[in-house]
Amino acid sequence: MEPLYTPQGVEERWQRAWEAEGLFHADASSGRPSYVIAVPPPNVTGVLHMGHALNASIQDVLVRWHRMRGFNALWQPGYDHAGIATQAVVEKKLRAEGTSRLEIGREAFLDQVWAWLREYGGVIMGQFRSLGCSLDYARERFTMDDAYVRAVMRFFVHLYERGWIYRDNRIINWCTDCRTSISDLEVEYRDVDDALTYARYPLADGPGSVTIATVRPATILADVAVAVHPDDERYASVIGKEVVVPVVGRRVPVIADERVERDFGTGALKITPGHDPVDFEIGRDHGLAELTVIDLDGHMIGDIPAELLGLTEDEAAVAVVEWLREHDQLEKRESYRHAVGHCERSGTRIQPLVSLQWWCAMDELARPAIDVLETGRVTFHPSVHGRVALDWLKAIRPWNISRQLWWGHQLPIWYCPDGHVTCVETPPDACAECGSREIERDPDVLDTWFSSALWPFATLGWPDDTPELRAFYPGDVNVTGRGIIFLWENRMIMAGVELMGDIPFRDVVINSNVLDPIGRPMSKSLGNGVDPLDLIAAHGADATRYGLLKMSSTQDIKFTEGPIEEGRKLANKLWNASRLLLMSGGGEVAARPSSVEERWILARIDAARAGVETDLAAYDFAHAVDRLYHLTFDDFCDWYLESIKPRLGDADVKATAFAALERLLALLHPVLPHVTEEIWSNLPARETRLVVAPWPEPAPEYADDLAALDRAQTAARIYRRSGVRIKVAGDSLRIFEAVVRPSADGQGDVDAERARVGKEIERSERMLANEKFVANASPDVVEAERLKLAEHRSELDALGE
RNA sequence: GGGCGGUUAGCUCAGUUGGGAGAGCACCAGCUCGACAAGCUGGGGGUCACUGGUUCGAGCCCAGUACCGCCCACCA
Repeated sequence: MEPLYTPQGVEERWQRAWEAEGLFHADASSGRPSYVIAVPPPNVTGVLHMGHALNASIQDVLVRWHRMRGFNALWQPGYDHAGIATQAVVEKKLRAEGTSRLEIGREAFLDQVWAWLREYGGVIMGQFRSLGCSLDYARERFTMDDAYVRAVMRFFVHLYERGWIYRDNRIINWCTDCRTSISDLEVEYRDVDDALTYARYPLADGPGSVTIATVRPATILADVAVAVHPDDERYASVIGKEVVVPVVGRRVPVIADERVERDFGTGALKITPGHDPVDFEIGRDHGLAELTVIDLDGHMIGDIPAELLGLTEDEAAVAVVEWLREHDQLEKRESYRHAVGHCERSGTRIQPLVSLQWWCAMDELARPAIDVLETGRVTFHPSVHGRVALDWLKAIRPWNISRQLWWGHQLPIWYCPDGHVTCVETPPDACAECGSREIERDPDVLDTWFSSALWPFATLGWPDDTPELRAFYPGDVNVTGRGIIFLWENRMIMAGVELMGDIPFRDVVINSNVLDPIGRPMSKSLGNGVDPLDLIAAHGADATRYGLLKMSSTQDIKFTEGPIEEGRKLANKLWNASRLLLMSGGGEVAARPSSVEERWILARIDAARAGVETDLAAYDFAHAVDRLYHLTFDDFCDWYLESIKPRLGDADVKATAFAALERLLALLHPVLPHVTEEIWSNLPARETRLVVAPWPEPAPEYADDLAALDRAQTAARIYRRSGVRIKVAGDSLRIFEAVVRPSADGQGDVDAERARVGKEIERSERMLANEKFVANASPDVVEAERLKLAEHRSELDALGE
């Protein structure tokens, strides 16, 4: 054993051994109680980033801990096909090759995607291995596996048959860059500086006009009404009359609707159901037409002046404003900053369009999920996220589930020439209604999150009744970032309760976002990302795990390398403490404490065990690892090992030391799996692996009188600070001399020490002399103060009068 | 517009029901003794964002202010 612990090599060796020996494998027929976590499936095209590393470290600690506690622990691995992201990657490659998906066609394109994935996809599982993750790698699943596709089809048909999935022309979020609709959750709002254009719409009959304000003048061409608030006296006289839409000259009604804000702009709102979500709602309620003047590419179309056809929206806006100016209908333009929806993936400004899409009504699915959260059957940690999840469920809206993409789960919907719809799991021969064989499948695919909702049970074989499903559902915990609570957590709960009749997990742990050292999100474009693989190469996987857990919090975390270096130091310290014991030869491993410091360390380890259990049960990883750090450094190394050094030749003392080390290694293993396994393998008479060794049982028998060590510690503190030796005897003296190794000479500064203790006594006396304190403070607080005073007085006594 | 979180040492952060301000890193000094390319020990360093309030006592509770951040949202 070298003095410096070098994780490189050691870690890979154990990663290979654990997996080769099948120690991560959960057997569906074991009969033991299960503990199940399904990994948030990373994008099949993705590579490990700090968020994954933190997320995985948390899950691995939980899984390893439960495995040691005797649970049949399954950490389910796998990948998500990530529809838009993956399709975009392959399309980019095609462009570079001078072709496009439209040119090569759907079938060839999908072949290309699969080929691309075979070559470049699916690298994260290897990176998880490098972090020491104990996933059951043999059970890897992919959302595009045949079996998983079958599950998705079953889910769709199930919802269709319940009448919750329907097709409708509604306003959607169209991304002109991704060329697909996206769900409301994939729209992010950004502040944009726009111009607010005030345009006069003349009354159709007689003099007068109504002025509206708009940020999108081009959509004037699709106006079908002007709306005002029913109680707005300024406009009372024009309600029911008609105005003339500029440029196109269409006569449209002035309607009254309470959704119009009197205080904004002029208080009159142009209504464009074809290109605005609010207007769409108002239009539906008033039975208005839904005109479209902007196509899927963002170009002007429809029943508009010929010179505008084919222009971009911005070009058309310029032309419309110019027309208004020429006709003296432009009242003013002013700058205006407001929030505008953008595609989360491409950053493109969302184009609201009316489009024929597939939708899923969510009310019936949400109802039981709301109950699950309200009754606490599923609990979020920290709990604030549960309240937010609940609020979202209570205000849930229909979900646009169809995407105009090729990569994904194609809808199990077939149309016949008569317009009948057939919805079945496997491709039919004929229309279910009229028997026509000229059926065509809907070209759209499903939102990626539609399949993700099934992850906790589709990975276990659902819809088949498999041994895995019976052994491992429901699962226990799900760990993820707060960004996908609505996209994923809520939908897994809804799908689990609907299809399985039970919740997919009891606890949802929301881990921090990892930011750069000055608090910005890590991103490729900023170039401020830290690569976890670099950290692993530099400090080891154990240190990286430790550091991430130490940083973890209920807040976002600003990444610093310090905690990872702390982890490296801990691994090195443990390594060297073990060297001290191992260098003096083998022997027995048996707890036979015969002295106070031996009972003390066993009691301290047991207290730490209890503390770590409490911390981990509360998903408080930072405190758990902090506790382990101080147990190792302060208690085990600085006090215990130092105190037994003079007696290391004693076989019982060493056997006890090995027993204590063994327990310490077990406690540390979930956090530092490699170094602990390595040391464990060097302990005398090893037959098993630490990864599957039992978690230490409570050891209350050692928590006896430990006062001798307390006295030795007090004596050491005083001696180290002032050079003064206070009177101690027996065990306390022996421990004091072993740990402190005082020099024989020197009397130290007794006066200074006495003055210091004197101040403490004065403070206690003053507090206890305060009648209000004694009268109002709780009795135990007063009693504690009296004890402190007594201790200080005896300390003063030990210093000699 | 609504909601949530944060502000504590030079840095990154802990501070459980109110009862002497803590850790790691960084800095300074001493030690080196049977493991520790280091380790151990000691030390300096804080107006706990600000203002009021409650209390014998407030980093913690209450009211408000400022700044930072996040989520949600149909004022065009």
